Amino acid sequence: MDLKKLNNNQKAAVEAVDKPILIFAGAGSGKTRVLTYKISYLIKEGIVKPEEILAVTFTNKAAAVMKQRVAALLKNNVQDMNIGTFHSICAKLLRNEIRHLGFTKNYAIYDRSDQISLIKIIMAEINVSKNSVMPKTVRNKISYYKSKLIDPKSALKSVNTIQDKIIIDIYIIYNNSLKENNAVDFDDLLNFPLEIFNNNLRILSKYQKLWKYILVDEYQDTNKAQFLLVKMLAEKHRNICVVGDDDQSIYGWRGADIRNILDFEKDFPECKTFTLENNYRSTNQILQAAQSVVRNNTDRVDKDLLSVNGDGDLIGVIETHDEMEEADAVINALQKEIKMKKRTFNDFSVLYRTNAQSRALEDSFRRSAIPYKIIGGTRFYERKEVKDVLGYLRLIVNLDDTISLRRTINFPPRGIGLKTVDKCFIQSIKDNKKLFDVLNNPEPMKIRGKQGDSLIAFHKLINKYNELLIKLNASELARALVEEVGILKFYKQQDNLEDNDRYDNVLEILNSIDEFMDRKPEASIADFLEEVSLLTDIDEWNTDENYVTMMTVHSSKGLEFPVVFLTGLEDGLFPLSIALNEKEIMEEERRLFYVALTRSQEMVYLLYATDRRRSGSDSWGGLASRFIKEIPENFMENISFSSAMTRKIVNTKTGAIKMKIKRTITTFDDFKVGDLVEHAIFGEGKIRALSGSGENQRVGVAFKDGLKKKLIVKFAKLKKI
DNA sequence: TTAGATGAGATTTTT
DNA sequence: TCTCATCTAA
Repeated sequence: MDLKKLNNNQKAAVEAVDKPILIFAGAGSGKTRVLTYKISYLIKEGIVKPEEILAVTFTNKAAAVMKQRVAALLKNNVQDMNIGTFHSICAKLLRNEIRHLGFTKNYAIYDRSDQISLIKIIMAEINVSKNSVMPKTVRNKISYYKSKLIDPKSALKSVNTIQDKIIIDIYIIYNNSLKENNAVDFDDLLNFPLEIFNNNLRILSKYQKLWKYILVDEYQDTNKAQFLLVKMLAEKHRNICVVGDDDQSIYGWRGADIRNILDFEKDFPECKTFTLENNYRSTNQILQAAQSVVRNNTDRVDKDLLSVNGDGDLIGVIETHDEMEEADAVINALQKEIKMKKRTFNDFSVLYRTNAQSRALEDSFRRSAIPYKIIGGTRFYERKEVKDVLGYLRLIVNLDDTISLRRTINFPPRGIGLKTVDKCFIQSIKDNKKLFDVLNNPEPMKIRGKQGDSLIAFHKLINKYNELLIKLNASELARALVEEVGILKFYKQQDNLEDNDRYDNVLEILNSIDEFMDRKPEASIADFLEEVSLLTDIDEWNTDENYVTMMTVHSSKGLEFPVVFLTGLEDGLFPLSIALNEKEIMEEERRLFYVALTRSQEMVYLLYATDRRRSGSDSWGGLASRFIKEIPENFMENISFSSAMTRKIVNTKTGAIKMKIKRTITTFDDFKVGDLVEHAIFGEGKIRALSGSGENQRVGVAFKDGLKKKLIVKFAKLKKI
């Protein structure tokens, strides 16, 4: 096979196939290239057959890219190859094997919000008030335990607080409930295969024989379960190749263990290690700045990346007062780059730490008519209307799924409220029946009239489609169902923008089923649901259209852009991560910073605001104060920027008018509901509501000529009259 | 008993 | 912006 396009180091890494291989691949060093060449090499040289290769990646996007490139190299399709994310490969494995754990193959995959719904039900059942623990906290902690393979029994040993004890009680019931619902969560997807392998060595041996060569991308981000999975599968043949960069490990909070890559040589003592240090992406200014920060970490392998692209421009540092000014600064710099360097919108990416930080940017971009696309945030498949449609499908496929049942039983509203569902739930426990099976017979529960009729009708409807599963294909069934349930009609009747959006989204989900069926004509609804559960927004990112991309630093991993804006750098960390201690948090933040900088090919702008600091961050300082200082001055240049204007934003959705005026008053202590106030612009009005705290106090005011519109004023100029 | 309105409060990163 | 608890009308 022709390996001329590789440098010597890359070539050696590709050709080494007789022992475990560890490749340290620094940012932009051609990691994907090595992996794809290696897969092609294995096949072309006849070392293994395509179907004997297992290649795991971190995201669907990365898997798609890998498939595409391997296909191009082999001039041939890659359908036989097992290239996918850990989660999707495990989901497929479980389809065949989960019966060994007492689930059926139509099991549901619960996402975060499903998990939280289930936890809320459990908490209500065992009388744990939401004030003692938040359902979200419970979910995070359970997920953390699972990612470290800590079962409730072992978790009990390390209990310190009453809260922990309560969480573990919920953890036990939660696991049982999942099983009753024939459902698994994301962590189970990884943990269950391990459990099956441990219980049944014959099954393990089957997969060891099936997958003769294992390649793992982004190995630094594997957690304990993923590590053990790979280790077990490779134990026999020891044909394994892992690629990663310890400096880009940014998922510690999710259980990823950087020790997995650092200790690979211990786990596979006969392994051979390669280090790729030629960078083909960024300029040296960017690379040196990024490395000068991450070099302060102690848990890392020393490397010295050098760019083949020359020195490049200095990094720009911009200080502003607040997030609005910051957004303006981004636009200013962006327009200058377009003018001077003849760039187009899709040369730019704006990165931030948290999704919420995108709002101010969005406002400014819209006002300046600059096209942008936000990746992440509320994802398509997490929208209410989409989850509702999927909820119906999930229930039909898996009648045990009570979370989907509760979600759909009263949508569109059919007169079945909380009280009625509670009665059914109690009855189902009394009779030791499925919740779904109780609906058919409302009489013993003393549910009569409208509610009783609705229950029977709902039961009949779901049963009907459950039987149709074998007769109709996924598209036909989904369309018939949405029609019969009247979801589209429900949204069409409403006459507001939001519901128009929802209408469109329902159509879009139907289309996506069609598209899925085109791709995989033999597939079932269960297959569709599986794919959808494991999909994220970044998977849909593409460069065909001309827009600025905005996303979190985490989402940006693996991508590259000519110009990167890194905003909100004053923002510190939350010192509340359960997993990490201070040193680990600091080191992971440095790596996050390193990842962000090395996304850029030519130019980086660092932005921070002096008057903004999120609560909780004070104890840590923040990236700006710590990490920008770690960059030598000769790599940076201060760019000054001044502009502060009064803004007026009309929210077209609600008709509300938002006024933002820079810091005039900071507290509303003197005001109360019912007070008459005078506003600098809108005139006289009456206070209807006060809320928020600190700088974010808001006041709702009804003005004389304000019709019935809701008016919200932030940082308002109000005078009591 | 349900549906809708209203006010109060919260907000990391993701497979 | 979003979610949740509480109140009110039907």
